[in-house]
Amino acid sequence: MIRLSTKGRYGTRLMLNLAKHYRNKDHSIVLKNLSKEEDISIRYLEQIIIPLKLNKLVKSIRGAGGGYKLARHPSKIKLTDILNALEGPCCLVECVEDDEYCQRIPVCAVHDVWKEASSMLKNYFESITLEDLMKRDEKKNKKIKDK
Amino acid sequence: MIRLSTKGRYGTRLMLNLAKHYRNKDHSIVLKNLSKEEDISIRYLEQIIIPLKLNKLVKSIRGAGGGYKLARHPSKIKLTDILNALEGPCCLVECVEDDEYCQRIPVCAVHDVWKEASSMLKNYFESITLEDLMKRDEKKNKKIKDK
DNA sequence: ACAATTTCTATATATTTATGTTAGAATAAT
DNA sequence: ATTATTCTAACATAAATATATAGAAATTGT
Repeated sequence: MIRLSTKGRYGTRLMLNLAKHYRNKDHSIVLKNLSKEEDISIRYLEQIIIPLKLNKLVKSIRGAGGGYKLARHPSKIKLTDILNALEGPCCLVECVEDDEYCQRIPVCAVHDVWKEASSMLKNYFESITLEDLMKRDEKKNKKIKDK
Repeated sequence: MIRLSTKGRYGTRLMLNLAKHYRNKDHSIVLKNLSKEEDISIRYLEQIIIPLKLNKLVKSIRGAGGGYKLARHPSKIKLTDILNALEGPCCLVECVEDDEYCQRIPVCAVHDVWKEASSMLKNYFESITLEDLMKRDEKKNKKIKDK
């Protein structure tokens, strides 16, 4: 199975949640609450948020009254930014990003196919921002309410 | 990292190799030789070829002078067939194929994005046959020889 | 009939990666 | 000082990856 690890999945939900709280007074939310809202273990979220911070997608405020918030406006954060921070470069196979990974690359036609597929994915994730995700989210949940 | 497992990668190379030998008198090749050609452990290949056989992509001939061969012409085998046999349905996340997997699907905008991305990949792999791979292979290796 | 070759089956094992938990230190607000 | 919160490191478990072992079953050629 071609798989996106839970880091990428949970991390994206985490970021979307931060984006939704971006209108709060100081834009921030406490991880404990985010954990409840998204139903993801707070201990795991703590691990996931580290690379997001290192990649300057998220800012943290320590101590009582602290929390996390997006480092910039949701329209300025792309899905690739998030996935890159959490899972490394978007590639289906190591050999796509690392020319040294496999000696067969120069003769391997299959490699080229993985590369094209990876590139397609990359472009797609590049085209989606957190703002887009928020709009999708609003639309989807409005429909539910209307019923 | 979004990753295709080694089963899918090695399995695809295995199938391309079988395709290349499809012109042999009886279309077949012994796994031991395939293992040498592709530089993949024969023990691992034995494991990988089982699902390919179960999915009727490959035929086996037992005993001395036996071996493996494609079950049908390379133009009739698509990359999705191979990946499906080895990795299950092509989806980036479980929730794309299994509606029961996560309760949040009806409210989760992120799910929709994974679904679209998975669909893109699926269509791409659907469009490529073993015959296409062979052509790519010939082209790529001809270029090398010319140099 | 026998030996050689090869697939088939099942199990074991080592390594790595992914997933998740536990415990507590460090920081800041009240 | 107390409380809330982020931060850090270590640990635990499960799954994926890769290889190895042992032998049974089938087929071919002599």
